[in-house]
Amino acid sequence: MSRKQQLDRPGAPGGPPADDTGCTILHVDMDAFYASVSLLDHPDLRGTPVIVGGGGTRGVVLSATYEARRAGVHSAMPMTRARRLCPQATILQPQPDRYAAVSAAVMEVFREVTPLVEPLSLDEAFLDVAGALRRLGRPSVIGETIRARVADEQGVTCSVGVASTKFVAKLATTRAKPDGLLVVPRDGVVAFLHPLPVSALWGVGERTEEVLTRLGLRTVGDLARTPQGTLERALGPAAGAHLAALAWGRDERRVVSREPDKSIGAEETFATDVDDPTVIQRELLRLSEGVAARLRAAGYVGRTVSLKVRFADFTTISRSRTLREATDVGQEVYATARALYLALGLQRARIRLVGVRVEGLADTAGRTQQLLLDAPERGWREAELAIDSAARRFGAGAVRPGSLVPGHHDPRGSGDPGRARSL
DNA sequence: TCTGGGGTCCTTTTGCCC
DNA sequence: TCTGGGGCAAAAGGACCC
Repeated sequence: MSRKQQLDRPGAPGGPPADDTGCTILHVDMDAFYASVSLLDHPDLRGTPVIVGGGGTRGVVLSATYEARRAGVHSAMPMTRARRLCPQATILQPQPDRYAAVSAAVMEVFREVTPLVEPLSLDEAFLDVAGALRRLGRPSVIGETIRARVADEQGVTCSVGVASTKFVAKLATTRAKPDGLLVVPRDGVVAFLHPLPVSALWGVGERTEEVLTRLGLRTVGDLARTPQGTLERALGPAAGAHLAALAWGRDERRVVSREPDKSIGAEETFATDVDDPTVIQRELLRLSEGVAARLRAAGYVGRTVSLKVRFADFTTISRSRTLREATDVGQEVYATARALYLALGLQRARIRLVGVRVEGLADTAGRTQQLLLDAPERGWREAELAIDSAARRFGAGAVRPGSLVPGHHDPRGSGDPGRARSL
């Protein structure tokens, strides 16, 4: 984008200088990240509509170039609809490893600016640059330096919001996109916020917007003039108080460089709905093994296993069980998930998705030693650690439970794929 | 139009203990 | 012994974000 649009923005190069004093929070967000990274390998597609999205009939749009967005395509939209809206678009399959690599390189650029980097996802992060001003210049200068370096070194563009609080910086980024930078001066926060629609606020999605609309509240300014008690009654105490604060630009949250994970999970939507319990359990086993491997790789154990089931009509239920001892063993995760599934007593209900998640995480180092004395579990854990190292040497999938090997037939017909291993 | 997969957080319900 | 209720943790569901 263009200079033209940037000229309208206070603080943009060529425009009236905005006062960025005290605006030490930067929010950096990559522009159409997945699509932009995919274009690095397809330079011929630059300037054309491109959609990155899941392959099957049930995929959604992960990311789309601005050319495709002009046709109304946006992320999270079902692929079938996106294709109809923009039939001339090129469809690319996601390349998760590529995105992770570019993301890591970009985060490294951020960390050279300040150690106070808080990634929100692969493609965005908060930076607190208060400690870097002397070395690198004013916040807006640091923002432009980052934008230039990311573009030079990674070949993708990003946008930067500069403000005195996290959420105003994040909103500023939205207004700066694509390929821009916007400063919201400290004394301009309320004027910036109040004309915005309530849906611009972090935490206001479709449902909350509906509730607010019923109260006649359209803009952030409307929200700001509403008694906090009213908001709390309509939305609950936490959300009500939160929005009342945000509407006046109050946001005390600091930039924190690394929060420990709270949960690790995996889920899978079947290409077509499944009613065969054997297929469901095989999938639960596959998901459980994957989740446990990720727990071990990250050095976590978790105490609560939760199962998620989404039926053909999209209604979704979850069931969870807390174990006596935290685990990172796939067989234990699977046994729990399977028990939760069987306890549902489903009579061949048509199932669209199943998921397994482990919550209540703690560092492996601090886990109770009792597990180590428990002979059978110890056996599984050691087997799985051996699988981990085989996977590192020979590639993921080198060693798998027997029932996950294509063409395998369960010799005992127990319907439980878990205990037959092709070790 | 027909809805992914990775998460976090909040609210309500439930069961247990005192 | 019966009942009520406070306090708590776990379970379940749902909204939201990227």
